[in-house]
Amino acid sequence: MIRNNAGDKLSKNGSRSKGRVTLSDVAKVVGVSAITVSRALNDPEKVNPKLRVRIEQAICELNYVPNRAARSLATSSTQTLAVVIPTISNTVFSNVLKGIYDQTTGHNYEVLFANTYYSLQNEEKVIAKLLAQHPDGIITTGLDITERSKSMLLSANIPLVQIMEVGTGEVIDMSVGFSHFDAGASMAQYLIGQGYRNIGFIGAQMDFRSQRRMRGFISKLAASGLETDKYILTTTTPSDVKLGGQLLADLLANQPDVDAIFCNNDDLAYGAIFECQRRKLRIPEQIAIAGFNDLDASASINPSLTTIRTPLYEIGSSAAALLINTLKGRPNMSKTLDLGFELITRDSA
Amino acid sequence: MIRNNAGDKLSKNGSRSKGRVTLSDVAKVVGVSAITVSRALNDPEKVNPKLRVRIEQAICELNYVPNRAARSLATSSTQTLAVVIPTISNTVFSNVLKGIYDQTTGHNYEVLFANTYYSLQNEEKVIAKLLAQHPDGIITTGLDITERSKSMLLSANIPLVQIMEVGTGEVIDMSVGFSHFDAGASMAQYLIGQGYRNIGFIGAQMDFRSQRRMRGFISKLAASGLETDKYILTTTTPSDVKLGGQLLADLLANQPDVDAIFCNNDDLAYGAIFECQRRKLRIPEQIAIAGFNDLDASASINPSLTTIRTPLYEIGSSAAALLINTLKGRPNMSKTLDLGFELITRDSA
DNA sequence: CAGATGAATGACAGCGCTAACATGATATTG
DNA sequence: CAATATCATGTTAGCGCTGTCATTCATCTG
Repeated sequence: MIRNNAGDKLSKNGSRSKGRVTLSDVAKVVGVSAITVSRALNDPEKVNPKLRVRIEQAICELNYVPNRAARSLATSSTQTLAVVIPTISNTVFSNVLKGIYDQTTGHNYEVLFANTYYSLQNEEKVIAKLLAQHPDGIITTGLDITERSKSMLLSANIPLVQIMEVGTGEVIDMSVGFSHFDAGASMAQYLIGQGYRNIGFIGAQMDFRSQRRMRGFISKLAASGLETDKYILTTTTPSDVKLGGQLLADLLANQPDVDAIFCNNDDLAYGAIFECQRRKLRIPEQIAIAGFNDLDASASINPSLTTIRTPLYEIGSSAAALLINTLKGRPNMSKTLDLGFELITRDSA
Repeated sequence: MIRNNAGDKLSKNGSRSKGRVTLSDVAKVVGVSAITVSRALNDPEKVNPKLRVRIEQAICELNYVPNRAARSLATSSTQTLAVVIPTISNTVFSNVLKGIYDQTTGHNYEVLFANTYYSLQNEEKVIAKLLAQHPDGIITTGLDITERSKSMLLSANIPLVQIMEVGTGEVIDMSVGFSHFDAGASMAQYLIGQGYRNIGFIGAQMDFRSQRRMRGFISKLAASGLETDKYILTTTTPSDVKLGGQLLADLLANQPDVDAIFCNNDDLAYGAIFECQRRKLRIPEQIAIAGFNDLDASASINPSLTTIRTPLYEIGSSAAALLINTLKGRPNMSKTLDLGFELITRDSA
């Protein structure tokens, strides 16, 4: 049994202790005061190099692990960032989370995350739950938020970054993202420019950002005098590949003359492409398919997918960087960061 | 400004306070002692219902958020579980993480995660980092672990679940997963049974579990007297769809007579299928393709993918359940849970 | 060499909460 | 009705760490 391998040297802790090695256990072994060990850990240059070495040895021998709860209490800083996203099982958000994670690692911050599953009610709950950890900063998804959530975030009095979108709604503190409306419009523009006229849209989940993409898309169709209703098919069911095929099938059943389809996201687009393959519909000759996000497989699928690349990882890392800068007292260039998007034209449209 | 909307009633905190509302602020407003407010929160049935209502009102008015660091220090329980996975950006692990998350939510545990990026060195670092948060329990990936990591985990003296695999190596405390060796063997068995004879394997990343899948696969090939070397192509590059196409192309360049390929995971299999489509190779007539994990798109792709379904979500939720049970003092049936796998035969092989 | 300076270490209190025990009020019992 | 049990609330101390100020001792300066 490795635990407490120096147990005989340890202080007799009160009954409430779990018997873990503490700072003063280390101090006792070395023969210095606790504060000196604390300094050796947090401000190494403030303690004599030789002493420091002895302290480090003792820490290693005793397998001492600092107690962050105690440290947090003493410093009123938890060194954690809270992240509120719709769901971790959507590649979009796991990419964002990776950006956040990579940025915080190396800055000695921990990441606490929670899923809202696209519900503003859940969001209130998880915000309350996360704030109870007193994170030093918080990242939430989207600009649509309940008054209660907003009030909680404000009274937490910590820096906040709302991610994924800019240019719509009120920003509480800071924000990083891009314009979903413009992205949708930009895809419509492209498809129109390619000569398509019976242009459709299929969407699942239809959260606020999907809706804005759709509105941007439709606005351009309208501006060109194209049909803005009959080629649109959406559902609030969560998005997946299979659903893309089903939506395409449903749309074709009612509107067989549709000649181009913008899919809410790449997953749906994959499903749509697979369905076209089964129906021996030639893409893009008979029907064009476009997606959104430029996921991993989009460049490899046949035909390769025309889509919009969104800076998911960068949104995460920038949001975390904004928080960390703010927490370190460094001023940020701007409170709102528009990272844009990029139309990637490939073979499918 | 919403913060401290009842600031005038608040105690004059010492200079070290951040001016947040505390338990005793609430107590003062209600006119009771701090411990009573604490009980109202943690043991509501122990305080008079009328008083409880007044306390709850005060909490709401003051926007009081409990300080978990202080609570942790007092109770030596953090109500957090730590999770060590290779990378969040692999769908496999985001599914696992979702299972963990869903299980912990509702049991009032927070989840802290860290990525090792498939490096045992990194793993040591992140384990140390996570243990500094004194989680109540910890989940790590795989049974291959350094002595130092093991020693840290042991001296933390908290329940541990090693996930993803069983039946190989030493389990430190508990484990949940399935046998990768058997899964690989099972796929070989199936392909042999289907009449394929020049059976290959392509793999990326080639972490310990991938290696065991490959060894299980090869062992069956050997048992049937089939070639176990020339149709094998692996790389340690991280896996993605595009790479699947490249590996297939490389393998075909050297061994054009390969008639079936087991891909390390579904991503590679997608890439391989796409490459076959571009080469107009008919699947499964000219070449059979099989995958691993049964991701979302596998049922929809053309041809639909024969693969092995792995209980990713269940591994996560079971691991979290094991920890929570242990922490609540409830005995677990078994320290090791083999959740098995399922061969899903579809059109590609 | 008195006085000033700086480097290294220590003493003490307090961060916000809760475990453990103490107290007082009310209900219950033979 | 005294003895006892029960319920509701309070007092005290301490969880492990660090901010702040104090102390010690070596070094430097004119």
